[in-house]
Amino acid sequence: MAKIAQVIVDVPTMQTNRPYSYLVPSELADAVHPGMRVSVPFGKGGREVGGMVIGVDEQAQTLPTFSGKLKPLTALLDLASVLNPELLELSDWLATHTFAFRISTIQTMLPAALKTKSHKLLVADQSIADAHLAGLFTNGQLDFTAAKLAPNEVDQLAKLQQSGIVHADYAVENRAKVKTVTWVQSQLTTDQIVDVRPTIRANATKQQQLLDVLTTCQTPQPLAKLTENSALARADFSAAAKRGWVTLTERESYRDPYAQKDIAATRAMTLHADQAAAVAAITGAIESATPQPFLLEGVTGSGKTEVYLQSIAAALAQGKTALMLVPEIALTPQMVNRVRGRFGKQVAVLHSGLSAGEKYDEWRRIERHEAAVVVGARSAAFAPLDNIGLIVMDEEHETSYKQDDNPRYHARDVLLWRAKYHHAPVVLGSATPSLESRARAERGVYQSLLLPERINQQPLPPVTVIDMREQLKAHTESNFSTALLDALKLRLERGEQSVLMLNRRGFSSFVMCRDCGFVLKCPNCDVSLVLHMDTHTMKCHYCGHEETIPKICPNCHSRRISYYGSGTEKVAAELTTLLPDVRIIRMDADTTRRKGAYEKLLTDFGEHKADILLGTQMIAKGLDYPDVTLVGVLNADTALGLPDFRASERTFQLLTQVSGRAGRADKPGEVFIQTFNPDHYAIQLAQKQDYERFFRVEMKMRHLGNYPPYYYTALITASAQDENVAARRMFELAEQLKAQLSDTTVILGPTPRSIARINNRYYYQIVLKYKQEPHLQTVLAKVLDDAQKEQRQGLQVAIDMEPQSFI
DNA sequence: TGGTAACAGGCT
DNA sequence: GCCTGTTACCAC
Repeated sequence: MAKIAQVIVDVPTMQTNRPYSYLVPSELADAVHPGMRVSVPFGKGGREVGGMVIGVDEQAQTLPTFSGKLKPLTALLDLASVLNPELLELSDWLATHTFAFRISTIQTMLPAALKTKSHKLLVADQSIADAHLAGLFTNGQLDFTAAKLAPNEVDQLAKLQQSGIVHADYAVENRAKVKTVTWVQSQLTTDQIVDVRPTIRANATKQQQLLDVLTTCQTPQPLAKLTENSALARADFSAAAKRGWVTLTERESYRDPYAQKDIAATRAMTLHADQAAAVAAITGAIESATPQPFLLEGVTGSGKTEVYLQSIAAALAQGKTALMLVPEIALTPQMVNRVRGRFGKQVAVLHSGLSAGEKYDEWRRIERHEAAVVVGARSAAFAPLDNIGLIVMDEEHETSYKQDDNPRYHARDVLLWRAKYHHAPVVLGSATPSLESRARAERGVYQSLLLPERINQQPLPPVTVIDMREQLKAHTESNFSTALLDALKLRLERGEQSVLMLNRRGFSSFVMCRDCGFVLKCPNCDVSLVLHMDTHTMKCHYCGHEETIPKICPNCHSRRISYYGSGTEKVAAELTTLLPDVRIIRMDADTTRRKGAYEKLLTDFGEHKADILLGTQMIAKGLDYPDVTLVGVLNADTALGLPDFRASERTFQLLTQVSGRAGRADKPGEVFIQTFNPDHYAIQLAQKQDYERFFRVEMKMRHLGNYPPYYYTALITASAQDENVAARRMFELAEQLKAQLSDTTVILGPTPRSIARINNRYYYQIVLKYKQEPHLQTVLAKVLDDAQKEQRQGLQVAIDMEPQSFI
């Protein structure tokens, strides 16, 4: 009675997006379980692909869709399930709701190290006459997938295969590498060592030293530790092992990214009344296992983190685990240390700064129940925690919680799903909640928890709005108003620090000819190339195209071609001319690309190695330095001009957030906001830090425009190399949707996307706004299914539910 | 008619 | 995504 495994194969296409049945070989019958990775033969060529077992049936049953002979699966890649039943179920739910392939959702749940890769290997059966081709093979094998072959080489190899000189072999690579460490166990007791000593020569110093070490270390020790603390080398221990003095064993170890640092333990702080009330409400829900979502609204400095920490402690006290999500950018050492300081080794941290190996190790610690608290960015929403008692999402309004490529999921939705599954409360925290969440709190779907006061009763820093139009009238092209410049000088005199934020969106350096107005553009995309002074090149931020900076205008051959705009580089340059001795740390996508660079820059700033921290949005969150008394926003309104209904919300959130960075300790702070729209409500209300008012005003705007939270949205994008193909298909689709969807649903478009061409593909989009559309799931699934057939003609269709950006 | 290139169908 | 069998087209 053979078992049958239901397998999702690692072939991300519409047609293969369903389980396939495989025979389980009898020797694996007891070993195969749902949630394990396997290697299976797929297709006629006998190629091997990776797959995930999602179910095991006891008995062969007649399958309604397939009547052929089942193939046996080739290999089992795991000894224990890497996805538990909860996560398997979640992957299914996520796939249907985000219109993603099941295998893609499964892959995003696993650490990268567990992603299988299938390789095609060419094996030489006879000697190859051509010397060049023969040279490609090592030991009669060539990894066709990994090798970078020229088209003519591929062609010639195919001919060799046809004539039977080589044949193809397939293998599925399992990249999960467990790090091991050698441990030393003394085989001699202290008494025996005394006996052994006279038997070795007196001048065998290394052996004598080794015996000294063994005398003091009778318990097993890591080899690395012993070689570090003595003059002995690995070879001395291997020699000792040969003599039978010690045994060497390999033990599994974790790559602990925080191992070296000692983190000071922190104790629970005394809560003020509002905090205590919030903790009590959350703790109540944990104890009664109620999946109640809470919206914790508190201004910067009102002590939200302490509420999280004490609620997590309550979950742990119940013998449960806790999951805490923070935006990637807020995962600073400061934040991580705070959680680690409270919960110590029980904490696992997941973020993009870790190497694949480190991530895998943290993941395994969670999976093996060695970590009960998980802190991480978006993808940590899938942490393999069992028995979750509490889920926290800090800065719930952050757009980075939505993944902008497939699967296009929002971590908040994932958390709410998991909370239901585990009967655990969810705490969504923010100083400036998203309108969607706040509206849900209004309707009682989320329970509202308020922290209206700052700890220490500290007043919020005064915010000055500077009208940059005045500056423009004075005919200066400077990025700095006189007021802001004076404030900066004052900090320099006092030895205090400043933070300057540049709203990067749509605001980078480009090259333009002053004679003919020519702007250097990307040959593949409809965007201007961006100047990068660090590499001295012009780069395209969409396709990666790179070229040298022109000295002569390619259009009119004038030499008057120069730089425009205001990237952080240019601002830094201007700052150095205005304030010659100033020390600046620049923080943007370019300076933080390298692993650990982000942490290093922040540490340097914290250690007062610079006077000014100049950066993009990434500096708005989570920084807390006592000597920062000035925060300046150079261009508050660049985002306001964007054709996106969330522009005001984003601007308000950003300004409110960055203002909170000034004067958090005993020194009072000051905030300057430079803008060309000083009368805009988002800026005026951010100045007053009045979220409540902003919420009311913005809700009115959304109501007028039929936008979220009054309507749901979906974005359908089609792209093709031929602009006409994309456009024509989208016009057809719009007609189709009009016929199938209800009258209350608004169909906007199709329109070309604001960047109509990226990487030589043309993009068209349709936006759906709907209130109630019971068949939407089916209709959109069919849209994708139909599009599959046209993919060969180069058409790609994508669906994004509740997109965070419409441009 | 043979040889190749482009295409459509199917994968358990 | 990749493999294969089929078809279309051209040179002979």
